[in-house]
Amino acid sequence: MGRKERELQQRKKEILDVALRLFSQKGYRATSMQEIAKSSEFAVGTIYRFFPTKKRLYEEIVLDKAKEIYNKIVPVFNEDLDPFALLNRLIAVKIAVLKSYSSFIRLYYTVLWEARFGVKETLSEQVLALYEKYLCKLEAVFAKGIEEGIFRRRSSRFYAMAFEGMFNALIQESIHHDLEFSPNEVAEVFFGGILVQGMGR
Amino acid sequence: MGRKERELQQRKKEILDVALRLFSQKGYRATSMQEIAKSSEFAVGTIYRFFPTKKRLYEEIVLDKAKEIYNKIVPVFNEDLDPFALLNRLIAVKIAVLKSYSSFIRLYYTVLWEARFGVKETLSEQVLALYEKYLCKLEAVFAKGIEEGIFRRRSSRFYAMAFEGMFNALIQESIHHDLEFSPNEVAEVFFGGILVQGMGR
DNA sequence: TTAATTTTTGAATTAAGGTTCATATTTTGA
DNA sequence: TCAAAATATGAACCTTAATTCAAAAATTAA
Repeated sequence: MGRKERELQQRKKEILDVALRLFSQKGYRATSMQEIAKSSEFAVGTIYRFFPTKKRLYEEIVLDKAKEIYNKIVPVFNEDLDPFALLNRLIAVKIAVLKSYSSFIRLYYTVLWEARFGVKETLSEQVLALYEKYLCKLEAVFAKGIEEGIFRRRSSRFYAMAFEGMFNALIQESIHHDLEFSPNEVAEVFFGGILVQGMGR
Repeated sequence: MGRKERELQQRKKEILDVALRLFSQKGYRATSMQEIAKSSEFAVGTIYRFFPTKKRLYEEIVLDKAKEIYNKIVPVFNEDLDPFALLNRLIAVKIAVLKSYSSFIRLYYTVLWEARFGVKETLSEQVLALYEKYLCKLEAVFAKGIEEGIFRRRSSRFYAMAFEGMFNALIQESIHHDLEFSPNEVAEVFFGGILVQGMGR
């Protein structure tokens, strides 16, 4: 890859960086191509040399970052741990990783939300595909835990969704509304529930 | 309220019904005023006699329904039950109510999501206000439970968000992807965790 | 009945912003 | 040095859809 090519990639990266910042701050629709052009100090036409449409630019950004996040999280599934320890580790890693991407989180969850529950015309098939793969692995962990008699027998899908729902709500609250909590707290509540032993029921 | 007034209200209601259906099916942006006009068999101009802008029409729809939902759920907080029983009841009522609004759910959660985590330019302050009021009551229940020694001592806000996150993820999954579960399952997992007694830790 | 008033209509206006492309600038290679 | 070739520019174009408003239709009331 010669200097020419490197310079091209550098330019592309500059555009991606600026666009990521703007999309994160104001969302997809509220960010115009002219704005991205102005902020990145290129002309609109130049941006269109790198990305055929605004939608593609957005998808490339989101997919890039989503892959980064995915690649930092999924290795946990390959660690040689029993389901209980593995989930503990997953919680810790997810918190660390997602907090390090805090400015991108809003965008990320928006895309996932839209893809999973929103309109058909989804903005990123591929991000969804990545997430579904993650969900699948997560489900498998629960299934294994149930098989091994560690977790109560119940639909592993149910567990996976409950886990994700709880975790994501907490992470978002921590990023956007300064809720403080430790990985341990999430694990304790999810594994052991909220009841003091012997109460309730 | 004379016949005239009644007819006017009837017309307004017809527009609201059609718009709700379209917004629910396709989302806010993908639904055009001309489409609402056509489906409701009025002219665009007529719709503008009742609603000053598209945004207001949307807000009125969402707020109306959100109030309906809120009014069916919050009475649970006034029932004379201990925190544990009250949350059990809340789960059952929420499932029943939200399932009965299933076609509106996507819209509802989208608005809540956007209001709580999305861009500043929120589509409905008032829906958010309603939800914050609900959250506040929910937090109070957890606080009481902690005080009474039923729930483990921990931030009641943390519990409230964990509860909402888990519950909402499950409800949405059940509506959009046919996950089956009973109120009991939600309660058991949230109260007692997922571990078989004596395992893990 | 009929003129004034109210209401409805939908084609035209307007606004926003994504995309294009003729022109200007820069780079390349002889 | 200079003329192709490649690249960058941004004003103009185009599409989409919200909003307006002059004309038509319906209603009211004298």
